[in-house]
Amino acid sequence: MVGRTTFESAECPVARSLDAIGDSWSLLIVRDAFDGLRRFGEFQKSLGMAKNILAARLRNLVAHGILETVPASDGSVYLEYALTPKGRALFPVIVGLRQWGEDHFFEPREAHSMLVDTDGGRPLARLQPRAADGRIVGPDDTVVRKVADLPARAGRRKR
Amino acid sequence: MVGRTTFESAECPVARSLDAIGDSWSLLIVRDAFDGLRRFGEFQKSLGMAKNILAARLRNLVAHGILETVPASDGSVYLEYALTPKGRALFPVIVGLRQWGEDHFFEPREAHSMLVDTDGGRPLARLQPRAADGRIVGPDDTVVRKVADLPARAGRRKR
DNA sequence: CATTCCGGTTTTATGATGCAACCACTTTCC
DNA sequence: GGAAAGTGGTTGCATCATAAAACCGGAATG
Repeated sequence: MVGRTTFESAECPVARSLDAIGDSWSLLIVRDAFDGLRRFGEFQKSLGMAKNILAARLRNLVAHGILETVPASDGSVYLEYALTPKGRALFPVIVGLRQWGEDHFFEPREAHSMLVDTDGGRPLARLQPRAADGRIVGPDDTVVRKVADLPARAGRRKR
Repeated sequence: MVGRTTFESAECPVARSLDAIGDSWSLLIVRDAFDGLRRFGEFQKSLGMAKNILAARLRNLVAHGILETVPASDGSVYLEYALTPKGRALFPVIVGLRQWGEDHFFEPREAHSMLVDTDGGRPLARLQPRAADGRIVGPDDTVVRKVADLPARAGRRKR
C-alpha cells in the first residue's frame, strides 16, 4: 500500500503530499487525467502498466480524494475516473515537473511533448514562486517556519 | 533501482522527471537539502530512513546531477551533498507539493510547517501557472502538443 | 446465442525495501 | 597514545510491493 502509515503523521506538507502521490505511477495517472483520460482501459493503454497495480493506484487516488468515480459519460454501465477539485489543484505540480523535465532531460532539439496555451498555442511561462507581494523568490529567499496549532497544545518538533 | 529503464525512453517530460525523482524518498531528500542539510548523517537523522537506501538514493541523485558531493565545509575529511543548479531548479516543484499539502492534508488549525519569505516572514503566494503573456492559466486552458525534433527553423503553427 | 470487450481479481515470480549487524576510518577524550 | 565514540557507509537477510500473466463475470456486439 502507498498511503498507509509511512509519513502520515509528519507535519511537513511535502511529506504528506508524497504519502498520497509519491509513488512512480500516481502522478502519471494524474497527468493523463489532465489530458482527458477517464477510463480504466485508457489509462492502462497509455501507461502500459499492469492492470492489478493500476487498479490499486486508482483505488488509492480515489481514497485520497484526488480522483472520483463517476457513472458514465457515454451511457454505458462502466465507471469513469475524474479529477476532483483536490486533484485539479495538482496542476502546478504537474506543470513544475514538466518544465523541469523539459529543461534538464532533453537535448535542445530532441522531441518532447510540450504544454501550450490553448489560446495562442505558445508554451507556458516558467513557474516562479512569488512572495505575498508578488516578488519572485528563490530557494535562498525563503525559510521553513514551524507553526503550532492554536488551541493550547504544546508545539511539536520536526517540521 | 529507480532510474533504470522504466520511463527513460518516454518523450513526456513528466515521465522523465519522475524516473529520476519519482520514488518516495528522493524528493524528501531534496526538500531537506533546500533546508540546508548537507551531511549523510543529517539526512539519515531527519528522515529516519535506513542507511543503505539513503546511500542508494544519494547515489542516484548524484548520478542524475541533482546533488553533487563537495569536499567539506568544516575542514573534516568527510563529504557533503549539495544541490546542483539542476537540483535547485526543483524549487517550484517542492513549493507546489508543499502548498498542495498545506491546502488539502491539514485541518484549518492543525500544526504544520510553512514556507515563508525571508524578507517579511509572510507565506508565499500560491503558485500560478501563467501563459507566455502573463495570463494565469488552469488545466482547461492548456493542451499538450507533440513536438518532433526537426533539424532547423521550425515554422510556427497557428490554429 | 457466440464472441469479443471492459474492468477488474487472483495467482505466482521477482525486484525493491527495511532492519540489524558489521566495518574502516576519524575524531575526541583522558 | 590508547580507548571510546562518531561518521559514512556495506553486507545479509526477512519482508513487502511490484510485474506479468492467467483467469473471470457481466456487457456490448455481431
